[in-house]
Amino acid sequence: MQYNNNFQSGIFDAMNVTEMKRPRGRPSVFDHEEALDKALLVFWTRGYEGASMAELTDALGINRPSIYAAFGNKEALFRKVMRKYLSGPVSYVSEAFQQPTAKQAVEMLLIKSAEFLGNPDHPKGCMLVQGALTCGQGAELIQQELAGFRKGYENALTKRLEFAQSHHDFPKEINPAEFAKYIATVHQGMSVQATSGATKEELLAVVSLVLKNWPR
Amino acid sequence: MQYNNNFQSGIFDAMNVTEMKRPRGRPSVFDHEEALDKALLVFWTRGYEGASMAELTDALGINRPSIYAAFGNKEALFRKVMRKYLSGPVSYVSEAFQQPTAKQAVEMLLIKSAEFLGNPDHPKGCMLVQGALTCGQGAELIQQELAGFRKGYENALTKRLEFAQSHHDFPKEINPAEFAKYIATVHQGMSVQATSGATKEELLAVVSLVLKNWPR
DNA sequence: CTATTTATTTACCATTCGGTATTTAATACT
DNA sequence: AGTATTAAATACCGAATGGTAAATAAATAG
Repeated sequence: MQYNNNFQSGIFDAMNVTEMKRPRGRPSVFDHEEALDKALLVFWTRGYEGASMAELTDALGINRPSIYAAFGNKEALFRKVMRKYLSGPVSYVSEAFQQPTAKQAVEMLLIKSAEFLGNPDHPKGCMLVQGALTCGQGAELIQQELAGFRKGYENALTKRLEFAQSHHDFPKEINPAEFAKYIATVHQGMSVQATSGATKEELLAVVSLVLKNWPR
Repeated sequence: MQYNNNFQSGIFDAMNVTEMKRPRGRPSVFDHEEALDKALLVFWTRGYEGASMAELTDALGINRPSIYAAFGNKEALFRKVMRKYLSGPVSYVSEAFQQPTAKQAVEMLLIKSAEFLGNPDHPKGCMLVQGALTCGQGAELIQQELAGFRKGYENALTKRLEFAQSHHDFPKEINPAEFAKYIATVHQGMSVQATSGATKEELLAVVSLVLKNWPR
């Protein structure tokens, strides 16, 4: 039977520097990071509540108690998946904000989003939007957390535009918070569109219409 | 015990013309239309799957078998609620399309939507978007139906813009389908924003930014 | 070789899910 | 008054839900 290397940092493994010694007990047979990637696909397509532990167990290919031992419970698993999602597939968002001009920042944000949301190689849409837009009793906390993340990146965009404004890179007449909400609105709408089947090309056409009217 | 008048058309009752005679058996104690209105509030806030039959029975104030007898099952109930929702609260959509010019049509659509989606007197957001954006195994049909309705009104907007274009009321250079998708994207994004707590005023500010750049 | 530690496996649990069979109550028809 | 008809109320069902206790297996430490 094959065993994984959860006990190693991965970095050291790649650097091939030191042979870290294994911890005490029986080693895991599955790689925790790979498992999170598999869980991500399920939560992404099903949403938090739509994903059942049965389906997750199937997708991960391991027994249920192993999931609970490794990640806690469904809620904790979802949070870990979420963190991985934010720092992985959608890391382009914070990247976009670092572009030299405000227009370039929004341009990169929307174009990369169109390509990402419409990419047929993974579930369509954004997990931050469709993860728990509505939910039953008991999942309200996750719902609020997701809304918080969305609000967080909208605030970051506001800050970016305020910075641009103070550097004469964005019109003084426009309220940064309002414009940021406009962009966030388009962005989240694109996610809904993608979930319902919109293609990358269609989303890019939408983005093109948005960018065509960049304020001067 | 009070009994309702489900057997009457309601119209005749208001007109006070003919006293329709009751049908054979025991009369319903609850008004079916009022029940649908109550169910709407639950589905609207919880989504299709998030709304449990237990919560629905509580909200309707009647026993569960009465719901099944009157409306079929959960899926059928949701469809009836949906029809009521479309012909009631969101009937302003088709109204908007009948405005004299394309700009006025989109203007009315978005402004009324901002007021509707952000109205604190009922659940925030649009049930067409948050009813079943994602779902577990078994609710895919409802999910597809909702996506179909969204696509349907997007298509209607496309037709409206094509009509405008043929009457020199909309620029020839712009693809009506693409512009309709852009407006639908903003619209659906506004629903996500409203669900996450955006106010009517914030949504109107977004709409204002969209309308400011109407193509000429 | 034994003890300890940790992970996997099997089997199971209480609760909630959507949905119903059965009985009882209220009306109209004859 | 008696019967047919329809709805309400009680009690219940199998399946699926998230979650776990207990036993077993694989590694290290001594």
